[in-house]
Formats: sequence, C-alpha cells, structure tokens
Amino acid sequence: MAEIRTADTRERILDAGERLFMAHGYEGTSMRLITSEAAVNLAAVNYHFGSKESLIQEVFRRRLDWLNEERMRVLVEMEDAAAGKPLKPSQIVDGFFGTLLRMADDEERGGVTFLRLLGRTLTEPSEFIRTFLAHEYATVMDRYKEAFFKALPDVPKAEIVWRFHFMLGATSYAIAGTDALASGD
Amino acid sequence: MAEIRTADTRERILDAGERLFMAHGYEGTSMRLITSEAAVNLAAVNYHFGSKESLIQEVFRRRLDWLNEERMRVLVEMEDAAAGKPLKPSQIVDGFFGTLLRMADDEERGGVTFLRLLGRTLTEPSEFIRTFLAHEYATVMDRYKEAFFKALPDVPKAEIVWRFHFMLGATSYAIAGTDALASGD
DNA sequence: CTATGATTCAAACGAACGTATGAATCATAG
DNA sequence: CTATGATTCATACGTTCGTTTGAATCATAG
Repeated sequence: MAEIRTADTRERILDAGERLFMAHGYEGTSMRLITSEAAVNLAAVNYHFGSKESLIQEVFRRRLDWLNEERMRVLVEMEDAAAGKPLKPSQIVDGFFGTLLRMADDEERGGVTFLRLLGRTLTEPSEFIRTFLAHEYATVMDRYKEAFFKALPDVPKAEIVWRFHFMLGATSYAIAGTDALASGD
Repeated sequence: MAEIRTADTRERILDAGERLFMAHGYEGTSMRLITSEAAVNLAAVNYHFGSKESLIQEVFRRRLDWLNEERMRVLVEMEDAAAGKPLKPSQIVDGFFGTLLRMADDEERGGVTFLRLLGRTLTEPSEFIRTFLAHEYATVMDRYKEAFFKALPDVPKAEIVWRFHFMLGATSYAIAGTDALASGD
C-alpha cells in the first residue's frame, strides 16, 4: 500500500481547506479553488473524503479532537489538585479560553488560521455545520458548565450560561478578526 | 407612473431577503428562493435592484440609515445635556447598544430578524459585504470611540478599542443566537 | 378611448458548482 | 519482472446559479 503520497495529498487538502474556508466561508469556497490551491487533482477531495461536507468536518475534527482532549485534561487536572474543593472561576476560564488561545501559538495545531476559522464558523449559516460543531463541543461544554455551577453556587445557572455565551462571543469575534468596524485606524 | 405595485414588490423582496439572508447567509440564499418566498417573478430583483449584491446592500441600508441617525441623535443629545463635561461610560454604552436592542422591539424597523442578520453578518466571509458594512458604520463608530476616549481619559485608547470590540462580539454573538453551543439543555 | 411608460412574466443564457467515471500512473508484494 | 491494488488524472455529467431578453400586462396621462 502506498501511504506516503496519500498522506501528503490528504494533508495538503486539509491545509488548503482550512485556510480557504476561513477566508471565504463554506459556500464561498469551491472544490476547484481548494484543489488548485492544494496542487492536487479536482477528484482528490471526493476520493479521499467523499464529499465537500465530509471535508470540512474532517478539517474541524483534525483540530478539535486535540482541543477537546486538552480542555478536558486541564480541567480534570485542576479538579484533582483542588481535591473536592470548588475551583476558582478564573481557573475555569483559563482552562477553556486559555487553552484555546495557547493553540493559536502552536502552528502545528492550526495556529491563528484555525482559530479564526473556528471563530467565524460559530455564526456560520449552514445548518449541518452548526449541528456538527455543537455535537463536537457538547461533552466538553457540559463539563465546563458544571464546573462553573460548582464554582459559583450562588449565581443562577441561567446567568452563568449567559456569561459563558458572552465570553464565547467576545472571544470568537476578537479571534475572527474581520475588522469590520475598524473604520480605518 | 405606477407606484403602488412597485412599492409592494420592492418591500416584499426586501423583507424576504432580510429573513432568508439571516437564515442561510448571503451565498446560501438563491435569487429563486428569495423571489418565490416574496411571491414575485424571478426577474424582479434584477429589475428593481440591479443585482444580488445591490439587493443585500439595500436590505442593510433600509435599516442602518435609521440606526445610524438614531445612535448619532442620542449621543449628541447626551453631550448637549452634559454641557461640555464628559459622559458616563454607561451612558455611551446605552447609546450604542441600548439603541440597537430597542430596535429589536420595533417590528417596523426589522425587529429581531434584522438584528440577527446584523449579528451574523459581522463575521460574514464575503469581502464586499464586510467592506460595505464597515463603510456604513464608520462615521458613527468613530464618534462613539471619541466619546469613550473623552469619558475614560486615563484608559489607553487601544484598550478602549479592545473593550469596544469585546462588547460588539458578545452582543452580536448573543444576538445571532445560533445556539451552536447549547448542547441540548 | 388611446397612447405611453412602468412593471411583470415565461423562458432562456452561459458559467460555475459538486460529483462521477474510466483510463493512466504509481508503489509495493510475490 | 510481473501482478495488484491504491492513487492520480483528464474529462464529462447533471444541476443550480445570477442574469438577460423580449413580449405581455398594467396604470395612468392626454
């Protein structure tokens, strides 16, 4: 079995898809643009991934698998160190958002490109992408929400969820970095 | 000149476009979907607006003209009342975001539909839309930034701009309301 | 009522899209 | 070296896209 060329082709497609989906969105990025940027044949995407939908899911899975594991690992580590006592909210924030931002410095894990793709995709209109992302995030999100509930027992849960949403929004917008409102300075 | 039918057709197209661009994004919304939802002929969009690009710009202009004027009016009114003294930051925040949120209760001005469209479009991948939005926002944004600079003379300007961005992100994400991370509760 | 200009309509255009096909090319096992 | 299965390739398929066209229909002015 020839593995070397396959691995090259697959990764070049994933890299090109990551960058182009970030720059032009899912619908705005054509297969021909991806394959020409990756310097592979047009049919390569369908051969290796099956479809355009499967491709973008694999683009995310490649990065999110690590991010999910790392976020979970950090949280469990902090909880073990706390030995039953509730964590400080700032610890949980750092576990969730700090882990994400440290990913931006790691070019091997997608760097700022993937971060901006992720930030923009949280408001992506395509239904199947949002559904897929929600599913990928579900387990870790629930664990972090539970951690916040324990750390802030006097704050209503609905209020905590709102604050979490606001942090997510502020982060993803800053990350997406469209500068839509920079207005020239 | 027949004005009655034209006005109906134009507004029905704008309403359908507003709702569909919100739900499926710019690239994800076809002319045929818009015209069938608006119950007008396929060629009506090109006849009345010229192109799909011009249509979405008109969808935004219809609402943003009022929002820009209202935000400016509120700010000037507060500054006049303050008679030269700096405004409280919370006043400026309310002038900018309060005005936006009050728009959500006004169905005549687009209500939550336009608000969600606006929230999602701030991270829209299409270049020309972000450029257009930045241009529409530029004047008012600069005036509000200046107001913040005066209200918070001891805070570095770059820090103020960051905080403004975070507020914008938190607001637009909460407004967009994709629930991408609701994870089922 | 008739003429005129604005608007609507059905139909078609060429281009771009995602995907499928079958032959050519490659790396490796025997 | 030859056979085999994986991969790449040029090409084409059917669909959908935004836009255009010219005739039909409408409302109003004279």
